[in-house]
Amino acid sequence: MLDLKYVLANLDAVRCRLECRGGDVDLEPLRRLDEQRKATILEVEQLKARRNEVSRQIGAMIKAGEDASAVREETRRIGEKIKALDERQKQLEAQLGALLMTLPNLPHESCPEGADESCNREERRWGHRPDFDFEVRDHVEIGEICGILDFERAARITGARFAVLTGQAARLERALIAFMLDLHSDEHGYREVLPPFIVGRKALEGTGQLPKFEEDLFRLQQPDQWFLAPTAEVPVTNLHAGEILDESDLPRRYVAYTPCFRAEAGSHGRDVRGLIRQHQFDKVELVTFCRPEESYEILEQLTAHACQVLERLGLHYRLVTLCTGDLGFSAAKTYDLEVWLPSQNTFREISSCSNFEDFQARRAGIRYRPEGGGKPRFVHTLNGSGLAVGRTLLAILENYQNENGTFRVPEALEPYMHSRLG
RNA sequence: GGAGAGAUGGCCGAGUGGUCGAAGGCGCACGCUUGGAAAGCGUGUGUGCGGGCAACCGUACCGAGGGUUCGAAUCCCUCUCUCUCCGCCA
Repeated sequence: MLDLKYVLANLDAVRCRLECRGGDVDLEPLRRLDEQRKATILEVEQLKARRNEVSRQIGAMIKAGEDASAVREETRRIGEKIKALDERQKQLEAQLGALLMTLPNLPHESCPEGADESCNREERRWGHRPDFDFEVRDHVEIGEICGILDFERAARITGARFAVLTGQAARLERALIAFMLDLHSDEHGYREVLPPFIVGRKALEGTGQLPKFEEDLFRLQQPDQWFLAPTAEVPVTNLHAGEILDESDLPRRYVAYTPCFRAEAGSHGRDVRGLIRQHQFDKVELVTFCRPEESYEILEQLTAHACQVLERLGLHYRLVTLCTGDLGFSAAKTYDLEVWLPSQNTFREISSCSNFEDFQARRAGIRYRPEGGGKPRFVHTLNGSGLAVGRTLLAILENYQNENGTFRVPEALEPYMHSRLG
């Protein structure tokens, strides 16, 4: 959520920054609502001051044994007016809040401007494309030849966009999770956390998935307002919702493995084959809470930590900065890591690392107290995939494939793959 | 699922209708003291909103939402969460 005061003080600049995400933005209703709200507050608070004063007098009169019935009647009437104005103020504030919740974050100035992904800026590439002197297979074929990926049975169990991993694939998935968690916690200094996989509406509002994007989520029927978490970003960022942290505790870095559940509304027909776009996938997520001054430096670090996973696994990738039109709702700046997929002869997203500045912190109420006292300030929050596990698995199958349809396991994973049965 | 207890400021913890934004303690900040530190002493120390150039003033907030009352942290109702005991369960 944007800072209402800032928006109102910089109406044109804010509108301009929001419009560079695409589409027209009209902030006039916001301004009008705020004006009405302020007028109502002024009126109701004057009445309340009057009532408080008279109430105090009544107390004194009763103590002194005087008759207070006349003043009492006056105050009762003031009370009725106050009730009506309170109601109006509440309504105005609810409308204002609802409007504010639908505004996306302001893109950082370092983001390239543009309407869609074609304007994203490639920053650098790492490694090189593997050379194959045979016709490459995609991971679906490899999975079938090895008997380790089963989409048909998954469809029978549940439906489309699910997979059953068996044998080496299941083991590789587990190895990747363990490898990533170990790397980030032991070498990069993140604290490992295993959060709930089901989250409440409040948490989703805190990180920005709600109220605008409910159709992308799976909602439970039983306790209504419970949702399957679409990413660990939601439970982990909300870990400190409503808290005031000590500045000396910042930055706080967490790494979490969770399955992620996405309805993928509106993606019909896209990436229908294989593991690329599933309703359920595993992800290891990095989340950082930090001081505003350091958040862009932290974004570089966090992104580097995600890159490190691909480098240890020897997977060719590139790093791009998302343009303003491709930026997610809550993000001020985002780097995507795209891994090379030989079967598609292109790079595909495998991680997304973002700085949300104070957008999520304001919604979720995450603050810190500056060292040496002073008013609490909103922290900046960041997160990034480190990495999407399913996509990493498919990238390994494809990039490490052999001519006969089998594949090799990257050296970094060997300690995690020991098996008597093979 | 059944029975009971509870939720107060950064933290702990008093407060059962008016003078309570709320005692006391811890923590923190500043000052005194000291060669330096600790201890000690003194002072200060919540958040949001509205008004004002500002000092400041007003208002709201004692888990959340309603109600009673001239007036609610305090009384009533609903909800959420926590704890204890019983049952059940991995």
